[in-house]
Amino acid sequence: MSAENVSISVIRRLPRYYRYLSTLKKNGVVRISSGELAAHMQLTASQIRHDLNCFGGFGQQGYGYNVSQLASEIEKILYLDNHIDTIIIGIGNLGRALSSFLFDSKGISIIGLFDKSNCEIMESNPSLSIMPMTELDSFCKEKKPKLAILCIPGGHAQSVAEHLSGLGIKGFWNFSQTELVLDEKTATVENVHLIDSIMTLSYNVNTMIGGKEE
Amino acid sequence: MSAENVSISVIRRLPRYYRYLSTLKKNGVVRISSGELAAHMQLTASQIRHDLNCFGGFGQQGYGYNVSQLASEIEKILYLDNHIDTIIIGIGNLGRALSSFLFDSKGISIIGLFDKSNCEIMESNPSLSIMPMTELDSFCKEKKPKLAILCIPGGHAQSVAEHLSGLGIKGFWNFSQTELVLDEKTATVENVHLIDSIMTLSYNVNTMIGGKEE
DNA sequence: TAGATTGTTAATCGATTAACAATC
DNA sequence: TAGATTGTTAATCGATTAACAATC
Repeated sequence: MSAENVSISVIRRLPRYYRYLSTLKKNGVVRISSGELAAHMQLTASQIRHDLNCFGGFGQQGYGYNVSQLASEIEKILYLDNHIDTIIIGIGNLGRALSSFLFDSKGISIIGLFDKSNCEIMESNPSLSIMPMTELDSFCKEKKPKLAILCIPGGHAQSVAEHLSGLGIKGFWNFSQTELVLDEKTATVENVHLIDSIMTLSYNVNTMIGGKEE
Repeated sequence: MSAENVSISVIRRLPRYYRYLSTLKKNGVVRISSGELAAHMQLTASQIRHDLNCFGGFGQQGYGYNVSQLASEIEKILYLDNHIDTIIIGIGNLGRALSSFLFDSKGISIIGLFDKSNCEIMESNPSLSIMPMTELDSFCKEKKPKLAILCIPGGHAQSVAEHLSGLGIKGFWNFSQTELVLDEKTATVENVHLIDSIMTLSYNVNTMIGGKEE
């Protein structure tokens, strides 16, 4: 089912297809052609067909795609029917935000929250208390989480990540302001460098305002 | 100074160069060659030289680049010496996190926080109170912010963005879970689709764990 | 001067788009 | 059957990398 050698560019578009198909499904749309999808999503029909055909022929000539069938195929490709046990390290505002954001998210189960400072109860998710970092090792050995969300300052991130990697964590969602260097055979890193993102936006806006518009 | 027609791929790498150069500067490194930079940043020397030469020849043959000079050139390119007045719409955990994250950030000045619910004082940034959405229009007319950070649910985002665009906002940092459709001649959108990001990571980890590793 | 390293052009690689035969 | 639309290959486009002459 999950084809080898599919390029990361294609994978990154799948969640967006999934999001849009979910909306269509909610609105009662039963079938859609690649052309219609493309128009709505501001892509080309060609790209959509090409992307989907990396995983299989989900459409039907002359008809198009069945919305809910296609959605569920993408769900399977992205393993959204699985639950990947996940911990969050660093429970400041951002950690809290991500915790509630992911609370009922498909494919992800938050099973532990860790922070340097004392334990408190999360209001948004009262079933999870915040544990001190000293409990990290025993927790990981018992519960074997596979994914860690790093919401800690850049200075600590590398050493924490290496330590977690040793405890069996296979994927890092990295919000710390540093580049993690880990052996890519044992761990995958997805960086969310917010500062890079807003700097890019700021560049575009400044260029637009100050720049020589046509 | 800011060259036309520089591809977005190049622009997106500039903040990363800037981050890394800032670290070098802090560590007292005076000069660096494209080769050394490449090794540290896991890029090719060729790409770094190619990227930088979109904006000018900042290096010197036989020597390399002066770290602090190069940093300040990139600072100028990214307009980090400007301040772009910015408001945040939606002050939940995420809005709070971004507010404190950007508090002393170069190039961005947070000048207003807005939320549907009653006003409170931000602990992390006591000089800014949270204003109700009803004050949005008069605030924008008076202060003319140019950038808005959207931390509101997907359902409202499109209409809020259109409204803000009418009030003179030129750039949107979009954390709402929807695709904003705006006239690209009047506004730039930078999406941070967290759900897409974690789904991509989850795909990679699941493939790694369950998949046929070599 | 000799050595190092840039700036820049040309070659390669990969991703997107176009085209169209297959087929529902 | 005729019309529509996919699946898939080939063409194009853009981004990355390699190569090397220029030059500090």
